[in-house]
Amino acid sequence: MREMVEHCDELHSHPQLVDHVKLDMPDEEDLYDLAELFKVFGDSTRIRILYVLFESEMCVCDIAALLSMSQSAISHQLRVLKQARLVRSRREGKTVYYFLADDHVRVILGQGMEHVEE
Amino acid sequence: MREMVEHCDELHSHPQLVDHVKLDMPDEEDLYDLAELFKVFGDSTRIRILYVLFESEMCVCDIAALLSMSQSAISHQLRVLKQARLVRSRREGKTVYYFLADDHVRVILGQGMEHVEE
DNA sequence: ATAACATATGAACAGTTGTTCATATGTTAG
DNA sequence: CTAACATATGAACAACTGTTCATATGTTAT
Repeated sequence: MREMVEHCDELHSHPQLVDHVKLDMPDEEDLYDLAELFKVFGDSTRIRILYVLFESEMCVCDIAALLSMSQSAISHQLRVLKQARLVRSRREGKTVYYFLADDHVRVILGQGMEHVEE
Repeated sequence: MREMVEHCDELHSHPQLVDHVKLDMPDEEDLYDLAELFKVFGDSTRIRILYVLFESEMCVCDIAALLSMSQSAISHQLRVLKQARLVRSRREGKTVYYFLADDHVRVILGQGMEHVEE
């Protein structure tokens, strides 16, 4: 049976470097989680929600109004953001207010914006 | 005809805040580009490629060998990374070496990892 | 020229994702 | 209790994505 993966017969890099790279790679699980995290940032609706929350905590229907989207769509996306621990929420009567969970969001979006604007 | 979007009859937030948020939102185009950028980070194969390139520039087939993936799959992903200006390449004979384009990658992945590891 | 190697790319397919619609849950006021 | 409002959620569907496979392009050596 043939190998599933084809690549060059010999590594071009020094074996020493290859070993070094392998050792320095984060755990497979962390890499997966990291990709999952960035998937969350990879949607402009969610990015817009995060930018809204930069200014102030806000309830679902106000976010929907601000972004001209349905309550359902926003609610679905807030759930994704919450599962990624990027936002948190508090209830006040009928209303649920969402707010940013921590400051990584600002740094990550800031760096991303820098890159995009270059 | 009904409105496509349903939300609360009145904004709960002060109109003043709503205006402020609207003014502070980046351009629609930048938000879109930003989401596109993070989509690129949102795949564990591409994340792994970037981590490999943290250590050293490397040719396609060595990356494929290191990650136990096909040459084709890696080449497709390198193209995505290149289009996002996250990596660049140089040719040396038959071999094409890829390397990180700038340091935003390190900061973004670093912050993401911090968030994930919390 | 041809052969061998490294990389790139187009088509196809399965798997994933974001929105809508309908409806359920939770809360408050009467 | 019921009505009204705010939010959450499951199903469905179209749109998008990552890999494989086959093949094309580019480079070097002979």
